[in-house]
Amino acid sequence: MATGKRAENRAAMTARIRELGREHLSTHGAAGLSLRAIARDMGVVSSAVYRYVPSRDDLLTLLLVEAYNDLGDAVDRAMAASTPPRQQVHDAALAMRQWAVDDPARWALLYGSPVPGYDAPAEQTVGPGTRVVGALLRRLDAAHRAGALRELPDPGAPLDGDLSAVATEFGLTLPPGAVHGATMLWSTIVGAVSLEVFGQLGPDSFPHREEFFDGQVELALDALFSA
Amino acid sequence: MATGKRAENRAAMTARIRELGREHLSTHGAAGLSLRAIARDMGVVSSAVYRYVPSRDDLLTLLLVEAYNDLGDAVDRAMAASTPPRQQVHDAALAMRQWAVDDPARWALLYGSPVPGYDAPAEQTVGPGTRVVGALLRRLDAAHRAGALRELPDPGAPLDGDLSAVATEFGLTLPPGAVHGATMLWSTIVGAVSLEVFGQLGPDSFPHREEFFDGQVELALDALFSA
DNA sequence: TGTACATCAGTGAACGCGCGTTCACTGATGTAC
DNA sequence: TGTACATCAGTGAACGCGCGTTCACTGATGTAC
Repeated sequence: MATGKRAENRAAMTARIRELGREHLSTHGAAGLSLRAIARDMGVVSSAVYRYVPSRDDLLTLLLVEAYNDLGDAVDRAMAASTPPRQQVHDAALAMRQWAVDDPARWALLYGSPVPGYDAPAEQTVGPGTRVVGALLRRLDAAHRAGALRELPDPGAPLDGDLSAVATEFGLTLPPGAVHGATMLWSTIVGAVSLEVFGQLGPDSFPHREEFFDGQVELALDALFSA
Repeated sequence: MATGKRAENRAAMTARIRELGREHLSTHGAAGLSLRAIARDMGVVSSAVYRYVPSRDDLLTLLLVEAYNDLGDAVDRAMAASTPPRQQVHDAALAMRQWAVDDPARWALLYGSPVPGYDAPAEQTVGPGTRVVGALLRRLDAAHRAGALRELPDPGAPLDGDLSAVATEFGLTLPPGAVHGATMLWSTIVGAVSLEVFGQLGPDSFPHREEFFDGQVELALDALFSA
């Protein structure tokens, strides 16, 4: 690990590029992320940033992974702060919403429309991208082992196989019916957050947005938990 | 209503612009919608399209309204073809998914990330934009009057007021608890569709996607309907 | 039916802006002896 | 401690492309008398 002036400078420049990248993402969206604009903001000529970042798409990938991990960290913190699984899942959902409300453009990057012309490289993206859903599934698995979940019927072929495969992939003992319920909860959370932060609620309806979101999550949780 | 060669030509050109606009939307996304590209495809010089469309953003608004109405028509058709309210809502959800799968970019335009730098004009947009959610709410209202809905508890202040206001806005007799449930269903549908068409399911999980979606909708409906 | 004038469609050039990326170069920082 | 060489950061110019929008103009279509 070098520590000369060059190494120091390099670390600072790289950090600054990420920081400005995050800002531009929030302001102009993923399609508007531009290396030239970042260079301009750094007071440096446009070609200079190529010393630190191989291309625009690589920077986007970097920021995508960073965003997934930020959200994952927020959810982990929320879960660590409460105890019964149902409460943990609930708090995780609220943490997701808060994270999205604080930075709608980054939420859009993760769960909104795909960026045209950009393919996220699976190797770097899948791991961080499944952190949150994995954390939720593991809490539901704990609840199931504790007997706190309703006995949702397995939906039958051909879906049972797909649902079991997901359980296996995440190392869970949840039966297909419970995985099924978990995906419904996941859709509800993502849908409710997206409807809010993408502006579908309009400016006037539902002034009490956190309570509104909370209520929807509770209804979905009621469908899954018996206790 | 003029019917000379000019009027004919004008109608044909306008239609072609909308058609190419729809195509470009599907191919390059809303941010990539470009009057120059459309002119190129029409074999006409770029300034010529300004005879038919005042600006790029106006065309986008046109296409946005058209998309809302297309989706609304698809949902209406689905509902007209079946009878009990629960079945109608179910079929409406499947029709939404099918419409989105057939044209992900237009779904993205309606329910995905907002287009940076573009503000949809409320006067033209709100009406068509609430058609689908309105149709769903009216079916649930019918189910409620027929006694087919569970008695979901009203969530209490301050949410009851917000929920009643929505019921009033759409001319419904649904109590707050039922509107609450309806919004949860709406979030589930929009979330499940978006997760699928925005690629969050990955290329391999859940090969039986229609059944997967159907199952989630059924679970949400089970939470609302008693019969 | 024919002529004079008004309307409209499409042209081509231009303005002013944006972008990603490459490349030869200067000058500073670091390293090996 | 000093010198010779290698590495790296940032420059400035360039290539080739995209975009929205305006404007003066030509030539065709339509209308009023």
